[in-house]
Amino acid sequence: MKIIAEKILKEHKLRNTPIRIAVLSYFKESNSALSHANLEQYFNNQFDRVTLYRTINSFIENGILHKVLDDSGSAKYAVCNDDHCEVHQHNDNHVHFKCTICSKIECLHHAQIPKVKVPMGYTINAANLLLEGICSKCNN
Amino acid sequence: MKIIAEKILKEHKLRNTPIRIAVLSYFKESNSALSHANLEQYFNNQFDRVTLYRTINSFIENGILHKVLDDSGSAKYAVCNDDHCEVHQHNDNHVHFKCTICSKIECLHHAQIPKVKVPMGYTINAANLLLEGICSKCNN
DNA sequence: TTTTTATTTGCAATTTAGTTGCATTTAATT
DNA sequence: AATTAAATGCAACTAAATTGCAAATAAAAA
Repeated sequence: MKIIAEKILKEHKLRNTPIRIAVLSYFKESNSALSHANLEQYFNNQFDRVTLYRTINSFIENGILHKVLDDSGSAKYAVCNDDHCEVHQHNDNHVHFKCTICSKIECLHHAQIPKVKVPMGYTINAANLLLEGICSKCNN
Repeated sequence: MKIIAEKILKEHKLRNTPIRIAVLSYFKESNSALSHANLEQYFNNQFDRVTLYRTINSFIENGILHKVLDDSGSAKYAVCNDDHCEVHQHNDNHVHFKCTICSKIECLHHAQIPKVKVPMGYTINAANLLLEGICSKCNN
């Protein structure tokens, strides 16, 4: 994971710093959307709050992470680690699944958002679908 | 509008207070998603901040308002004033359109979210689609 | 109409989320 | 090894949202 993270950073011309490698690796491992608070907790305050915010923001600006729509009050982010979201062509169509029991949010790769009709004169540039329900783990 | 608001409150067994009537009327008039800050501004501090929060929350708990997914940092809410979201059968499938120029969020009534395939073992209870693009006003 | 009572409101204080400025440190280049 | 632009850590700050409690009030009962 570490090596993959370093490669991704290099591809995006971002400096390979310990924080960035750690954060990106964690996003890659964890297959779910994470908040700033999640990172702080996971890294047990070994990194500065503000630096974590800045790390997240630089990842977003560089198309490594994207915001995940959620109504929980704090922003959540995810890497989409499939073909559709590769380095040079970040895809702004995402389907996320939020489990209402464990409250994890996963990025559903392979699920495509169907076209939706919009009123005359409207143009669409991005689409985000959030599905809520119960994941397979919690359904047992 | 006021009379409609009073009727809705009564139907939900919520007390008819001036704030509630004013807030609900404003949501009904304004055809877009509103944040707490929008309300404060519109009512020009004639109501208490905290009371506005509590008003919003009680409306959500009673199915009068729903949260609108957004990544702007502050929560937004909307009433869906069409047939699909009537009093006794609140519909949790919403399509919202956010204009990236004027940043208004509208609830697209009549647009239905098509079924999306999810992995085995997953069940879906709600779906929210946020479309981003340019609205007809800003497209001129 | 007045009394009662549970709900709602307003205020102060607090918590949580996110940002800004600046001095220090460090990754990558020369 | 020296240079330099970018990244980090700290302190302070702004913004968003919540909690507790006393005072006010809507709706029901007398």
